[in-house]
Amino acid sequence: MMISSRGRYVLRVLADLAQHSGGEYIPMKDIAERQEISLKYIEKIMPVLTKSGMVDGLHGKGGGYRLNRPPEEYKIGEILRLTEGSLAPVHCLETGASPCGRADRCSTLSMWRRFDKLANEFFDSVSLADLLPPPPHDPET
Amino acid sequence: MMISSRGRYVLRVLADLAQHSGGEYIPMKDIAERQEISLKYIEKIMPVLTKSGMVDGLHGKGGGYRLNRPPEEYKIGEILRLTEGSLAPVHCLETGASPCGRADRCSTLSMWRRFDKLANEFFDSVSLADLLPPPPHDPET
DNA sequence: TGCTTATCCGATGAGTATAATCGGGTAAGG
DNA sequence: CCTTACCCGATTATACTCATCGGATAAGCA
Repeated sequence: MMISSRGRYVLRVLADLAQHSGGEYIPMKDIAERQEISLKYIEKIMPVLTKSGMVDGLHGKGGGYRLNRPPEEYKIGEILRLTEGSLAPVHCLETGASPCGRADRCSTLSMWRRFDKLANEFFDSVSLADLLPPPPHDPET
Repeated sequence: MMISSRGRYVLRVLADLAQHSGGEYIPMKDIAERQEISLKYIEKIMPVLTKSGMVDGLHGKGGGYRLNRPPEEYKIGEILRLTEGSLAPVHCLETGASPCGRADRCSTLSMWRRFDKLANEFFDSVSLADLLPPPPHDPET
């Protein structure tokens, strides 16, 4: 399994936020219940999202979390790179990784590079909006 | 990092086998030295490859390992699915995984399915032969 | 029959990361 | 000042990866 629970949970939380938010703040308690995720666990992960500016968190009564962009502008790749650290298939392709001394004679490196590009492009082509259920059909038809 | 050392090592070992073998058996000691991989560690992984019929192992003097197909017929996807167990991005897409009770209302499942397909198709489109260095150029030109 | 080579097998251990819990601290509203 | 809800740190259980060690087994060769 390539993607950790942290990354999977965050995607579902953000999708839930996108779906149920009309600008107001949504408490994590509600989302944790809907998504059947441990409140304490997800509470611990949320600060990563606020610090990166993806969501706003508000304390106290009437508080909770809120997206601060329209769902179309959240690329899944951006979210996963943040929570997973990297989407690279191998260590030597992670950003800031110590360069491998065998890179010049590694038989597999160029394949990993191509896959890395493919994976990043795929996840950057999907947005939060794409994860939402289709809007109810126009009753006219 | 998505791919474990086990998978990465096996690919390099098989590529080395493909490159240096002309039908005879190659001892792991040679390959471990060339690839700078711990002999003891790779020794432990090789039985997976013999049991699956990918390579032949022969004991004793003059022994070692040998591919039993031409390199073109080894798809990287086949090798990685064997050593990694699965290429699935999430647990619920692994073969034989216990079905997730939330599948019908999971907002991310269809995206994971599409990525799973993409990754498997990519690695099935690359063969061991593609990892070998280009053959020496025809001296005529 | 032994000697050498090389695959094979099991037990073990160090190290790391994930997933999760607990208890409390801090900000905001009514 | 009470409730709500985000925030923070410490701790733990678990699992897996990577690797080492010692030896068993098989095969060729003198």
